[in-house]
Amino acid sequence: MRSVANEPWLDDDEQKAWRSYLLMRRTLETHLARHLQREFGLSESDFEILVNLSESETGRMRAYQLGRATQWEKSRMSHHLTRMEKRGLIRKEACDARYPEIVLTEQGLAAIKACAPVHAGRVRSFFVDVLGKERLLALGESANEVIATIEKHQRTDCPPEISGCG
Amino acid sequence: MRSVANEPWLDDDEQKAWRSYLLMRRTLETHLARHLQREFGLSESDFEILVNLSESETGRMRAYQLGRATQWEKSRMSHHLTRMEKRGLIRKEACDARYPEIVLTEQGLAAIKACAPVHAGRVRSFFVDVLGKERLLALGESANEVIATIEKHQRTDCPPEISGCG
DNA sequence: CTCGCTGGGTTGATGTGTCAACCCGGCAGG
DNA sequence: CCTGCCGGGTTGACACATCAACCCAGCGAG
Repeated sequence: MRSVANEPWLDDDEQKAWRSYLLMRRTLETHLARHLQREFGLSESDFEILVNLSESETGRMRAYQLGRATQWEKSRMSHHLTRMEKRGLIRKEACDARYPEIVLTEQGLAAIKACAPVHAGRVRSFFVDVLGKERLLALGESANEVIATIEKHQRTDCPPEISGCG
Repeated sequence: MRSVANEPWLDDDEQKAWRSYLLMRRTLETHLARHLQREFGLSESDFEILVNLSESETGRMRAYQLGRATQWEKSRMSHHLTRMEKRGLIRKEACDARYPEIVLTEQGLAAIKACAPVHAGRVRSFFVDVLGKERLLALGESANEVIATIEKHQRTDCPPEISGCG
């Protein structure tokens, strides 16, 4: 298999750093997700929805607002809200005739209140405090640059249904 | 919902940096995964297996070696290898009586050869080059610390099947 | 008015990840 | 010998994400 492995598409340092990043990504995510699931029966997706709802003044939002906040695809949102409603974490209320509002239930509120501090504590112990303020802020800045680069690319290279690009 | 939102479990800077990280994570992953899928019909999981196999001298490994390399759960590995075999990317060969070896097929080799440079190029454009060498290496170092912290915690706090901890 | 488009939202098929349970060969203790 | 455990691997049920197709209200062009 040397024919493949002999052509390093990233140099050694870069490769190592990239793989460290990937491993951290997975390790951290798995760790956080598992605890959230085990202790509170919530997935990270549940958590994200609940956080957004609980941060709104009224505890109720339209699905597309949640979509903008979370950057999820609309079908993912729809499926997930359906599942969350089945579990009693949220409710869909038909107010505006056609577009239902997503409402945080008592149970959903209780869930987020219970798990949020614990979750944030873990984020702190395993990420924020490990990096320290300086490196954390630098990483946040790097992250914004990466996001901006990708978004710019998507806009210039492949404007989503305007003209040919593949 | 102020009762929840008024208790910032991370301070503003930390919160912002953490959310930037999360967004980068999702944006980058989605971007890379989508292109890999669209252009080569491969998922990131496929890619990871193929890379590992192609980096071995012989193009064949036992499943648990792949498991150690990728850190996947064994059931995930089993399911995924089954699916990859169905698509002709790998083959399971029963050599050691009981434990089958995973073999890279011609088709799997062709796939990884075709997509790896393109994928690496994207990693470079959207991540490596955006950060630059210095910040990249620093991030790699940070990542290793985070990983080490989580692993240490798992060992001390919850030694996987030794004694009670829930 | 009607046609067709747009955009929020739903649905179903499919591929994927996780958990828990299981299969089975090897091996240590009785 | 049997019994029970260990560990690599499989399986089935379920939760989840993505894609493509669809539904339907509003709206602008004809």
